[in-house]
Amino acid sequence: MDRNVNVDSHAWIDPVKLKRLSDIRRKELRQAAFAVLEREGIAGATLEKVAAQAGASKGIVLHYFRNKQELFEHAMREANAVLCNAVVARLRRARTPMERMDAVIEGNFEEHLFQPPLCHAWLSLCAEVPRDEKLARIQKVIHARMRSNLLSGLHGLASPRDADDIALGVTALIDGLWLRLGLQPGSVSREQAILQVKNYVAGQLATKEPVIVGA
Amino acid sequence: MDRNVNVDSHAWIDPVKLKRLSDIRRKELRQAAFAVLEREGIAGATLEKVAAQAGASKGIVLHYFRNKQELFEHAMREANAVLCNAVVARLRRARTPMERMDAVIEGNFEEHLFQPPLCHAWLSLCAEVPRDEKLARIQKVIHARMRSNLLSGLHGLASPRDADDIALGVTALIDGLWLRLGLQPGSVSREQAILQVKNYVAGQLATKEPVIVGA
DNA sequence: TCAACAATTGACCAATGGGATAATAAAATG
DNA sequence: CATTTTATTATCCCATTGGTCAATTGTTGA
Repeated sequence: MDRNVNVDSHAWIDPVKLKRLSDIRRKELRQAAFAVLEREGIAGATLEKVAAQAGASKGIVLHYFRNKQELFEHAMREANAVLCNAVVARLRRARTPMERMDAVIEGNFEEHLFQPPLCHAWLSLCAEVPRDEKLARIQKVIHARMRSNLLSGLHGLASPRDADDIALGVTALIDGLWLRLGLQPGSVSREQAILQVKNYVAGQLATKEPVIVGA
Repeated sequence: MDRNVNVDSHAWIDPVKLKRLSDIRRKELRQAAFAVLEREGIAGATLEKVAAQAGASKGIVLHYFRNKQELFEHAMREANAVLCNAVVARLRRARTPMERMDAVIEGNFEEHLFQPPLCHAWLSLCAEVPRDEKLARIQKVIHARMRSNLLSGLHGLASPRDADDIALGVTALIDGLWLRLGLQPGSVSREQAILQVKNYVAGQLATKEPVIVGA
C-alpha cells in the first residue's frame, strides 16, 4: 500500500524533506481535491474532476488514494496544516501572553486564507464530519490544538476556569465569523473579524475576576 | 405550476391555515427531505431516500417539487421557520431590552432544537449556499431577521454603532457554538452555550461606552 | 541490455442518480 | 354520472460515478 521501499532514494525537489515522487503526486492530488471542493462542494466533488484539476487521469487518483473518502480526508489534513502553520508562525514571534492571544487570533484571519472559497471547502468538509470517523478525528485534533494555543496565552491572563470558558468562546467566535464569510462573502472583513475577537477577549478579561498575574 | 385554483376549498385538517392537500404533502416531503439530510448529508441525500422517508415513491417527490434543488430549498425554509418561531415566541413575552436579548439567545438554543442531527442538516445546507442562489437568499433573510431581533433589544442598551458590532458578534458566536455542537456532539451543552453568549453580551456592554438609556 | 518496478492511462463495469413519461387510481366538480 | 383535475405509481432513459483491471510507458539499477 504505502510504498515503504527505498525511503531514501534520490534527493529530488526538496532534499531536506526527503520527498519521494509519490509524495509529491499525493500532495498535488489532495490540493486538487481541495480546489475542486472549493468550487463544487462535497456533493459535486467527483474523482474525475479532481483528476482534471490535477491534469491527470482518474486512474491515477485511485492509484495514490484507496478511495474517495481517503482522498478528502487527506485534503482536510492539508488544509488544516496550512491554517495551523499560519498560527504557529505568529506564535513563535509572540513573547507575552497577550501577544500569544493575538497571534492565534490574527493567524486565524490571515489575509490570503480568510477567503470565501477556502471557507466553502472547509464548510463542505465539516458537513461530512458526522458521517466520517476519520474526518471527525482530524477535526478533533484541530480543535484541540487551537484550544491549546489559546490556553497557552490565557493562562497568564485569567484563572484556569475562566481561561477554559474564554477559549471556548474564542474558538466559537472565530468559527462563527468564518461561517459568516462563507455565507455572505464581503459581509465581514478580515479587520472586522480580528477586532471582534479581540474585543471579545477584552470584554471577558474585564468582566471575569482578574487573576494575580505571574502567581 | 402552483395550483392557484380554488384557493379557498374545503376546510380539511387545519381550517385556520386553509391547508390544501397539496400543501400537506409538500410539507411532509420537505420534512422528509430534512430528515434525510440529517442522516445522510447533502452528498448522500437522494430523491429515492427522501421518498422512502416519506413513505412514497420517487415520482411523487418530483410531482410536488420541480427538482432536487427546489426540494432542499424548501427544506431550508422549513427548518428556518421552526428556529425562527422559537425565537419569536419568546420575543413576544419579553418586555425590557435585556429580556429581548435573552429571548433571542435562549430561543436559539432551545432544548429540542439544539441537537446534533439538526445541526448536521443545517451544516449541509450551509455548505451548498455558495452554489445555490436561492439558498443564499434564504440564508440572507434568516440572518437579517436574527440581526433585527437582536437590534430591537440592543438599541436600548448601546449606541447604534456598538449595537451593530455586538449584533454581529452575537450571531457569529451563536453560529460558532452550533458548529461546535455539530462537530463534537456533547462538547457544549445548551446551558453552556447560553451562558457563553450572555457573558459575551455582558462583557461587551461593560466595555463599550454606555449610552443614555431612553434617550 | 534486460529485468523489475513505478507511473499512468484508457477501457470497462455495475450501480445509482435525477428526471421524463405514460398509465392508473382517486377525487372533485358541475 | 361523466368529465376534468389531481394524486400516485411504475417504468424507462441516459449520464455519471466510484472503482477495477489490464495494458503501456517510462525509469532505475545491475
